[in-house]
Amino acid sequence: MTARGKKTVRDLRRGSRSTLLRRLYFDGPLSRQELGVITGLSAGSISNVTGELLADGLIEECGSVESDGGRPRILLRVAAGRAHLVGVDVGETQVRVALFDLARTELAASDRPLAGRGHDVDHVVELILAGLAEVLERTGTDPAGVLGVGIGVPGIVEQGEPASDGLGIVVHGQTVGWDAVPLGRLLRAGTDLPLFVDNGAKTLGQAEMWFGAGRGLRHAVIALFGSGVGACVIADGARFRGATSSAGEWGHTKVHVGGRRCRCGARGCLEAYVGAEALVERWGAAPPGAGEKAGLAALLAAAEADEPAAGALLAEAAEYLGAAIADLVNLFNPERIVIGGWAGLLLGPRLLPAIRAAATEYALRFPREQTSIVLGTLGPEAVTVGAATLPLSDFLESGGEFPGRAGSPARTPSEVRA
Amino acid sequence: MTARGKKTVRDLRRGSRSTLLRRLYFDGPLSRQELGVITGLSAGSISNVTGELLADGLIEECGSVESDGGRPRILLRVAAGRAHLVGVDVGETQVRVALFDLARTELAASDRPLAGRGHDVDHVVELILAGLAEVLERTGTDPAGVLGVGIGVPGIVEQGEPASDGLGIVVHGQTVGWDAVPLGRLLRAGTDLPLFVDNGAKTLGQAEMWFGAGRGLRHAVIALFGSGVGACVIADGARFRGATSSAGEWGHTKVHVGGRRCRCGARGCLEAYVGAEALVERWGAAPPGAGEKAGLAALLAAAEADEPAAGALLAEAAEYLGAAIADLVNLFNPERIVIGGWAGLLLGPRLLPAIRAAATEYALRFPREQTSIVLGTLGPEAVTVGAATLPLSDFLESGGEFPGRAGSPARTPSEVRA
DNA sequence: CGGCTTACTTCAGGCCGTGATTTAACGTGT
DNA sequence: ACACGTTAAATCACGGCCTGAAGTAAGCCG
Repeated sequence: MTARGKKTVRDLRRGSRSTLLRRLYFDGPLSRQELGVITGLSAGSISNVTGELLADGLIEECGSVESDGGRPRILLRVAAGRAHLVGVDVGETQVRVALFDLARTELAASDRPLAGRGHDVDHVVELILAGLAEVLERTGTDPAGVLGVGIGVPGIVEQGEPASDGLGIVVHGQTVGWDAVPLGRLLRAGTDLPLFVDNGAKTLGQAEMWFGAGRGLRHAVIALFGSGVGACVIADGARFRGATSSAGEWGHTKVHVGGRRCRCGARGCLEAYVGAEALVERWGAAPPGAGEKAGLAALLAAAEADEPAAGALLAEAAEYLGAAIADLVNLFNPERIVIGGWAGLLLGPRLLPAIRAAATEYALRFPREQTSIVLGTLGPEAVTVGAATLPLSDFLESGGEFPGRAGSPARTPSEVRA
Repeated sequence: MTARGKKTVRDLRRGSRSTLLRRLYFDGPLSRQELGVITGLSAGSISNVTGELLADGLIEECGSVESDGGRPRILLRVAAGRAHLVGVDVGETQVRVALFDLARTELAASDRPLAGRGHDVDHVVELILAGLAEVLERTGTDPAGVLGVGIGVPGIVEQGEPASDGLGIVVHGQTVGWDAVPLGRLLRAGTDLPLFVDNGAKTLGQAEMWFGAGRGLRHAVIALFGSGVGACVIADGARFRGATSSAGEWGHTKVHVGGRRCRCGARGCLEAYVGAEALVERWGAAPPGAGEKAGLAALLAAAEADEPAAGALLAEAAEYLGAAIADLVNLFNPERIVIGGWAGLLLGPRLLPAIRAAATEYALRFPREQTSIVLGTLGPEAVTVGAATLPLSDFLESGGEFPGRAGSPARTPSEVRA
């Protein structure tokens, strides 16, 4: 209903560049010929645009395909080293900063423990900036070639005005005591790089979509199952954000109205039944003092050893998960549900059959038939990859435009004269 | 990831036409000047495009705004009579076919009871076609000026190939015994008009979004509460369909895993607790033989008369509805939740405060604060209006192009020569 | 070495939106 | 009455874009 009218004829070129670049990025080396067939652009345009992209150094030729009688096709691919990406994972115990090239090869990484100050905001900001400086320096990377810094954080992220250069980014992280933290503004004081912030679970989902179990799909839900429970919904190839980017809070879906008290304050939330924290607590037989992960591993081991209480608890968890997944199936009608998160990957092999059965039982037949339920293929360390995906997405969308830096408008008056 | 590259420079014009047309349609009469400011298009383009639209008869001048010293602005509006729309509601007891002009004024309508044959498919198809012929004939409407026939049906609608002229439309209507009914193909045998089919609840939601309580919003959920319970999710201004158009099946969300048996076969569905059918049945004190609507009205009257059982039942229903709405808030993060459907409108005035309170209690604080919960403003008779919205949406999207008729390609070779 | 096939490049042609300029249609002040 | 200032709309040169056709490059095969 709002839909700003497309601007000018130049946007067409931007669109073409974007299409070609995305195609080459995701579908590996392709010849100009193939690009033409796939994208529907005329051979002339392909030639034009790829010429531009080659001149910009964004793509490169890489060998050719042998022919049976005609001129061989020259293969093109994205030039991996032309630009770099930074992904940051603000985790439960540490901050991890990683530098990638365009082919998402990790060139350097820096892990910094949260020390005694926990998730104190200033401390976290310091660690991010220090890690960023470290990976750039260690690899001698020119900041001008860095497309941006993607950051996965716990909590709900409000994006603010898209044009405000990240200054409007505000984080509400109940579990770490962040209340309306202006993360964008705080980081902006320490770097000029473009900033992208999203919920860590959502960035993990993004990674799973681009490079994992959701590859190539247009409609999927990544169900993330850890201490808490979350989901990342992909609709028509893009993250479903809702009005204020908080869509996908699946963990607080009700499975028993008026039931178990959840840490969010409400009763009967899914998370209160199947979150790793809740499971370990309900089992009650975990080795004391051990962390959540050790506790859950112990629970699993007990179940594998045919201990009745553990087995029953996991069976119940599978039923709840299956029922809650059925809700996702009914509401979002995805092509696939991917179960990820550390707890999901740990318990998945044992629980998956029961989860599938419960989902079939609780979901409507038609949408259930359209959906497969699978385990994720990426571990929690993929949060950084997913975070790096955020600036990458922008880059591909814009047709390979290098972002302007903070404070400098896209085009200064002097540039016009030059 | 797929994203066919934009085609040609002509698509720009199509986009401009669409923007202007949509703006004029929704925001009433506007001057060229205002259009320029709103859409960002240059005055030159506005002049050009509106000139084209005027020549096509799609818009017309309608008076002018007085000035204080300059040339007065001429107001433009969509020409209501230039094209017509047909909306069809395949209801529980009858088939209603209505003819509208572009300003959605109802020019004629035809109600035909389902008679003894119930929802027998061939019978329904006959009624639709007969009604269609009747309203066209009675008003002397030229079929060439009819943009299409939008049909709201019970059940899940699979859209099939978008380019296949509706032939791929298949309906799965469990409650009326339709199993994979090729409705598009059946209707195509009786009319050449473009066909659009969607779930009736969804078309009602569409109407509420365009002309009712959701007007102007980009993210909303229309919760429809009748014999069953459904929802129509609007994301970024468009219906959220999911992979196979069945998204939004809210009625079978679990509120008590393993709880009450639902007519869908599963246990613990929302619909089994708050659907009108379930409420009347659970109450047990409705006048026997009366319909569902009378039963629910009696239940409400009893509650208003302070009968404890009725009051408690409704209070419980409000809590369940609130909790289930909290799920919608958490998962979709909408700007507004609109409660509609005949049962929703009937009980709404009494239950709304309790529903709001329960939603606040069960939803996460942040997304809940972004959402208002209101009653719908359109009755069930708006299904036809919503259905007529389907071809209208296409029309506006295309920039006011009259759809080609079935079988005739958009442009014949002879046209090229002419 | 000439002929054939296939991939890529070049270029004229038709459109498009912008932005400056021109024309149209008003009030106002003298 | 009439010139003047003001604002809205129309016109037009310009730079750009994609298409489709014609031309060129680069391999096979006989």
